[in-house]
Amino acid sequence: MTTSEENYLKVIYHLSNLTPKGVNTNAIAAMLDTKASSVTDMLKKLSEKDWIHYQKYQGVSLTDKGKFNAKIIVRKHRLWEVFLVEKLGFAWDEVHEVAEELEHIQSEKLINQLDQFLNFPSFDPHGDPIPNAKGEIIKIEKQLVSEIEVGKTMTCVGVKDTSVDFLQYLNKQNISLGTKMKVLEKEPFDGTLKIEINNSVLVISDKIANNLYVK
Amino acid sequence: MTTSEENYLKVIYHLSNLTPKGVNTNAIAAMLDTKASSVTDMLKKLSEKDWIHYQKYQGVSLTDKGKFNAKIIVRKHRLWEVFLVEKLGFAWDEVHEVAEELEHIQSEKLINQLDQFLNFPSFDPHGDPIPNAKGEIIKIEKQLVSEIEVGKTMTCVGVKDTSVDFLQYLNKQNISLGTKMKVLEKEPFDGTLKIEINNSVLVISDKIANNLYVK
DNA sequence: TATATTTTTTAGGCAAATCTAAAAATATTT
DNA sequence: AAATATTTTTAGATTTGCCTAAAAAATATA
Repeated sequence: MTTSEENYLKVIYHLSNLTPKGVNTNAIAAMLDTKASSVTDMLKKLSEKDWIHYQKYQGVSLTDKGKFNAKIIVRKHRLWEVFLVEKLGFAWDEVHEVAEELEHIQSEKLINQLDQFLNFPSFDPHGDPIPNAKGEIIKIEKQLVSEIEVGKTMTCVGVKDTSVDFLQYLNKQNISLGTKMKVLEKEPFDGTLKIEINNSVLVISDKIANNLYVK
Repeated sequence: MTTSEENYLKVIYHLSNLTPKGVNTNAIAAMLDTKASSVTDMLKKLSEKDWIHYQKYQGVSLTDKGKFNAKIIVRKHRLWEVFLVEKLGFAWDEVHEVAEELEHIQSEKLINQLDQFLNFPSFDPHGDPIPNAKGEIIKIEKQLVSEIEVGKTMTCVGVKDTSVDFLQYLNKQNISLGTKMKVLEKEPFDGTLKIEINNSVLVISDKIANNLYVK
């Protein structure tokens, strides 16, 4: 499996979880920062290898084989992220790019030994669940801050957007996984929220509230 | 720098240490398991990037820049080997292939943090010295077993050949870095040696004696 | 429903890294 | 020194993954 093929599988996997129907060519192109025509080329190849179901103009979905492969790539990505943070002292906003490279190293023993070395972690540094060696992945209940009622308390359990900008914003506000918060006020006009964090009050935008998972 | 370019630099670096003059096109081709014509193509490219001195038909040598890059690749390879053995429980005959992939991950922070995490090791699992972040590399005195006089005692400090076959032979004979040995007898006809290891006697061939470093 | 717009595919091309086959340069042998 | 052998380079082709531009299909709009 080439690096390029792996990247396509991963993107199709992530998009499948958002759009239950077939995944669009253009959506894949946007995620991979490439052209639709390049995507079409690759879809034919992935289809021939039986990793996706593909019919012209109808969008694609992963086969069981493709889904398993995708989950193993996600597993590798997230385990490496844990390694970088826990063992090498990286911050949660520094790990994504390096993990994008490390996830393509081909060695089953490597990744399973790494899993053991890290004590079989269930979540990565952004709160996303890590598939096990069989590709099984736990799903936890979590809500966006924007969905929480006024007056409720909550604990940060993950981020939807994992961009450097967003993660650094959270650093600046001292928000990390496990941080307890309370919704004080909700502005109906634009969705702005007032929340209580560490005994101080913070105003967060709609966009922030839509990218922070809590429980 | 592409993976292919890195592999060429590394091979030229290793061959330079064996042949003080220019490195031959064919020697590079043999090491990379490719054709001489492919090597010529790449030499032109490396030359344009000022990583090698190259004149048609005259063999090549590394520029300072090229040598530094090569040493950083060797550094990465050997640090990852230490990681695999020390932290993930790999045997010394299992690490080479995986390290060949890991050495191409591009992140200075990654490799320097890894170095620290491993406590700045000086040698890899095969006894080869690890260049530091500046590309500096220590040279220790070591001799091949074949060069040792009869009657002398010695300690295994490294291997010349790092193939799986050779390393597994050493495993079978209970020889590893630090193993103490004594030359008992040398057969002038074919170079076969009798050596004492752990209070028992072992006969080793010419070829073995020419691939085991001791001090 | 006919037209316009968007999405997707096809056709043809490009760059990197490889290959084979043949030519050129160098090295070795007689 | 000439002939032979070896090494290295050139020329032209192939594969992968991408591109642009144009055609075809699907979707949205009037």
